[in-house]
Parts: sequence; structure tokens; C-alpha cells
Amino acid sequence: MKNQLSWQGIRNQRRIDFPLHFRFDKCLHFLGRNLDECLFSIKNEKVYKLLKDANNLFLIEIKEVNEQLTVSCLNSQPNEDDWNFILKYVEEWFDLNRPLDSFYHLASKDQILSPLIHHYHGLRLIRMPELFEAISWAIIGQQINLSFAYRLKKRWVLEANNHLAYEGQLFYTLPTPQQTLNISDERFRELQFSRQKIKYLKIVAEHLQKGSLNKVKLLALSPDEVIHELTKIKGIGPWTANYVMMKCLGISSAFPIQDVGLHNAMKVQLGKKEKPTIAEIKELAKNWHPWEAYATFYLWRSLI
DNA sequence: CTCCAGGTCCATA
DNA sequence: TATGGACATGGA
Repeated sequence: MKNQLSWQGIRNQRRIDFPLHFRFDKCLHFLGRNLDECLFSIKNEKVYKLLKDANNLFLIEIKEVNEQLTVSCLNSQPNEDDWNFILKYVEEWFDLNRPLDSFYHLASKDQILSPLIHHYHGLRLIRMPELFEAISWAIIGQQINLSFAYRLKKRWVLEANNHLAYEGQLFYTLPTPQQTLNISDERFRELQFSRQKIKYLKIVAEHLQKGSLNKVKLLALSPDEVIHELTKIKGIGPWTANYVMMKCLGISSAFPIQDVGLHNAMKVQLGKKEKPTIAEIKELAKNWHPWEAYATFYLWRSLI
């Protein structure tokens, strides 16, 4: 019995070697920035997240051990296909497969970025591998303060109530498109979503449901084509399209240049009293290509 | 009280 | 093509 348990323990975890320029603690610090986050949790330097594929729920724990990420599944014994799914998710979430040498080289010569890469060296662009999560979070976050946005997201997640209980704690997955369509507009209003956000969320949910919008399709397109495809959808403008490209599709040249957080962070870095104009940002960022997304992310990090 | 939040759409000229 | 208002709520 004892042997079997330890064998299971080994079987239920996998390890991922740290890539060059990776600091798990820096990623954790970014992840831990908001207390109302409901799609993962952090405890004792370990991250917990409930993942769902077509058939299964996997509660995973991620921790750092000897320059490796140890990924454990706490609630079940994944088979090899399941592990491929889980590890792919983790690799995307922490953007592990992106060599950062050229970003750091470029940033070291940049007035705005060089102090940031010094402070946050090893921080990866924390992504949202699920397309619906990235788009819905962008829509929810449009034009409202972040703490209110987190509260809205949490109410929506709790409304769908896709949870797994483990050791007295509840872990949630994102509402599905179908569940989102099933929530009445009146109920969404009670949750304090604006009529616009309700409409936009449901339009996106419908596209995902029909299959006219999906991640695999977007990944096959050029960045310009992705923007074109996404902005055809009502509720998705240039900011949201670029946000999704950077946070979900892993396009490092995505640049949500309209972002107010970006503007504020640049103002601080420049020591100015006024936020830079779009034209000024374009000038300041002209050497950032193709790393605009990373530059933006490091600037966001500076606001925490 | 006022202003502004990790924007976008729509009406108007 | 460009600009202004509406949207919802809450924090500073």
C-alpha cells in the first residue's frame, strides 16, 4: 500500500526545467496582485488552478523546486494525453517557451525599459491560454477601474458555479459560452454588468458556441488578420484585439497602445505630470518591435 | 462633488 | 473622417 501511494505520487506530477531568464517568484508576485481573483489561488509560494478539458477537471498545483516547476495534479491521475494538455497550459500560462534574450538586449538600450528589466528580470508575460477568458476579461475591464472589474468577473464566475471542492476550498473554472448565454440579461444587470458589457459578452459567447471564433483559427492568421477578424465582432475594438493577441495568442508584437494603464506607467517612468499622447508613445516605442507586448507587460507590472 | 478607470459604439456634421 | 456623448460603478 505504501509503495503504491508513493508510486502514485510520482506518477501524479511532472517537472518542467526553467528556461533561461525565468523567475517563478516574480511571476507569482504579478499573479498575486489582486485579492478578488477567482480563477486561481496562491498559497505558500504555490499556485493552484482548476483546469478543464473536454471531459475532465484537473486541480493542479505549481511550485518551484530546484530550478524546475513541479506540476502536480491533486484530484485525479491524468493519463499521458491529459498531461500533455496540462503541461501545455502551464507553458502558455507562464510563457515558458519564449527566449527573452533579444527582448532584454533591446530593452537594455531603451530609456523607459532598461530600469524595468532590471527590476523585473525573469518575469514572464502571464498569459490567459483560454480564448474566452482573455476576451471576456478584456470586455469586463473596458473603461472601469480594475478592482470593480475583478468583482464583476467574480460574480459571473460564481453565477456559473463550475467548481471543485478540495480540502475545504472551492476552485472554479470559467463559465462556458453556453452558460453565459443562459444567464438572463436581468440577472447580469443584478450582478451590475452594464447593458453594453452584457451584449458584448453574449455576442462573443455566441461566436465561440457556433465555432465561428476559435483560438486555433486565430493562431493560423497574421497579426493584421487577427485584428481584422476580432474587431469585426461588436464589443471588440483595437485595444481588446491587441490585449487578446498579447495575453492569449502569444503575439509579442501586439501593442494595446490605447491602454490607460500603459499611458500612466509611461508617465511615471518618464517623470512627467501628463500622460503621453498616442503620437508620443509611438515615437518612444519605435524601437520596441517586435517586443511591444513584453514592454507593455513590464510597464503594467510597474504599476502594481 | 468631480474626475477618471487596462474602451467601444453610435449619432451627428 | 472626425468628434462628442452614453455607458455603470466605485475609488481617489
